[in-house]
Amino acid sequence: MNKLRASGLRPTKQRLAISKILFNRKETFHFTIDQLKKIAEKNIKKKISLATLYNTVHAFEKKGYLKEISLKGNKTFFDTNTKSHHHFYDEETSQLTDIKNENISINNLPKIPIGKKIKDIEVTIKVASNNQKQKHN
Amino acid sequence: MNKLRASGLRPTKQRLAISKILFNRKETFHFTIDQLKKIAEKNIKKKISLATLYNTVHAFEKKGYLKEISLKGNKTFFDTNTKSHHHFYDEETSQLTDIKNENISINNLPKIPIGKKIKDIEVTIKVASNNQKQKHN
DNA sequence: CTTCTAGTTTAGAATCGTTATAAAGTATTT
DNA sequence: AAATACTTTATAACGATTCTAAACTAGAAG
Repeated sequence: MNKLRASGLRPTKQRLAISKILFNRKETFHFTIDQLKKIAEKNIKKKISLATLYNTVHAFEKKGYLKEISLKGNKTFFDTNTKSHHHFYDEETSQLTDIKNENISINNLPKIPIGKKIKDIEVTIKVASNNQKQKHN
Repeated sequence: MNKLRASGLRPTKQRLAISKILFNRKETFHFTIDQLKKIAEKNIKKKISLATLYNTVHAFEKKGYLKEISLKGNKTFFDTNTKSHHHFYDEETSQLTDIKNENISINNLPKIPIGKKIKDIEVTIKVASNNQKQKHN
């Protein structure tokens, strides 16, 4: 996988499995480390150490192949869609869905604090079933 | 403090101190538990157990007097502004600043997933100094 | 008031996600 | 094939948060 080489990572069995899960797909993939772990271990029928998953995911993140999503809660969510874009977040299932940037327009932006520059804008639209209490995580 | 009673909490020394810090102010207050702890302990010149802070803050949150903010990173941020509104987030200082809802307009919203309803919309505008690398937390 | 009861505080243990460590293993270079 | 550098792994360490059980206190009842 070229993303491995580009990230300065040697192509090992574990990393190839992770790469394949993350990047060999058409649609955006949202995941937590433990979800990725389960999928990867099922694929290669072998345990993968947490440290390996964190190392690899962080290497991809640093290289800009993965993006961390801002959400409340203890677990970190990653996204294979690194373009600036937005999300629906289902509070009941913790499911994320992409919203294309073009599908939201933000007008009327307030003044940016002096000396600062916008690095990213993240819109999260939290949804839940009509008559359900919010899950608090 | 009436917010204590309304939350079904007895007004103890600790809770009165916390209430005062949170709600006796004009401006919005953004905080983490450990920040609140430091301020509260300085005010009453006495240690407050972490469990007390978490209990009280969560009780207020459940009652809708506090709101948890979606951010990446390990620490949970709370906000005394429970109205739907948005934030500047300074990636270098971890400082949050409110953006009034009126100061942002979102048009062209995409279709909500079937059977779901919007619970909240959170816009986070991440800012940093012009020529600084992003802090990754 | 004093006693009783239910709610509260506390220190510390437990838990969870994440990061660090050091030894054993593997890809790459020589 | 041997040397080197990078990887994986299990496990320890860590920081934030939650749990627990015992000591404490506000408010109710007498």
